[in-house]
Amino acid sequence: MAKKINHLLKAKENYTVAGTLWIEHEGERCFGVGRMELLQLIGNTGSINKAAKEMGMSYKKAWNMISNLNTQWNEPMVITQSGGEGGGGSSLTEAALELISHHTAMRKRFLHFLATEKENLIHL
Amino acid sequence: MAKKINHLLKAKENYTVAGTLWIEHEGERCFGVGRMELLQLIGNTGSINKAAKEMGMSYKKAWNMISNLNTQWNEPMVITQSGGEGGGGSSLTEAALELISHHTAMRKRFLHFLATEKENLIHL
DNA sequence: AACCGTTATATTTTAAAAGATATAACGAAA
DNA sequence: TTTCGTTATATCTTTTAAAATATAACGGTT
Repeated sequence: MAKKINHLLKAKENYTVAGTLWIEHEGERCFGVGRMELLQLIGNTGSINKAAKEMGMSYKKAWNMISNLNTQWNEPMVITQSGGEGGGGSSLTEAALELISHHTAMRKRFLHFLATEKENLIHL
Repeated sequence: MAKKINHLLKAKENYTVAGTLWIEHEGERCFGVGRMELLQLIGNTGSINKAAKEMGMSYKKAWNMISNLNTQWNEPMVITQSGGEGGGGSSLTEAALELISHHTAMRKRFLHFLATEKENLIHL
């Protein structure tokens, strides 16, 4: 068992172990919680524009993110249509749903890892 | 077993799962790889100044980091002396060594987690 | 007392990221 | 052909973060 470092903590309720997790392709991030949330909102709203607004993000930034997504993976993640009924819109591909599913599972395992590490730190 | 998403990858050698890990106190970071490395260099060099230079970091930023460290934990991590032989210097406390040790172990477990997640992604 | 390299701190400058704004193209529907 | 809200893109402005610069205090040594 690792050594206790309990005495270093001021009030153990106030400490936590946190982190972020992402997938890289050739050294640059190609999927994390940000893209994850954006994809989900595009799926829900059917629009990059609405999704970006709901995230409090500029359309430009959102567009850049999904533009990257579509090139960093072997299959496009978002299908866009400019013009048409309602002005157009966007939808997720099957690949996007698979990626979301994978990342959700991975994130769940990560949160579990963080929780056990918090226990290690605090030693209840 | 989770579903394979292999077909989403361009060339699986180029993908990896990455992340960062840190300890928070009252919602703000109080220890991660940055502080870790800085502490180790202070231990090696005996000087905040030299440690900062070796990291390519400004002295000011380094000083802020260790200043935070000393308040966010129950015990100070760095003892500083301004003036004296050699102009002064800094050294690590026992608490700092314990924190480094704990974080090293935690990071090792995290790297293992990342490696298995990479396997999950790539499905060799 | 003068010197040294460090800690400690404030101020200014620079660089990067983010945000705001503007505009054209799109294509179904009315 | 006009309308609609969206995609797509460029440019300008603002904000934020980082870096650079400057200066004083410190306290053993010489």
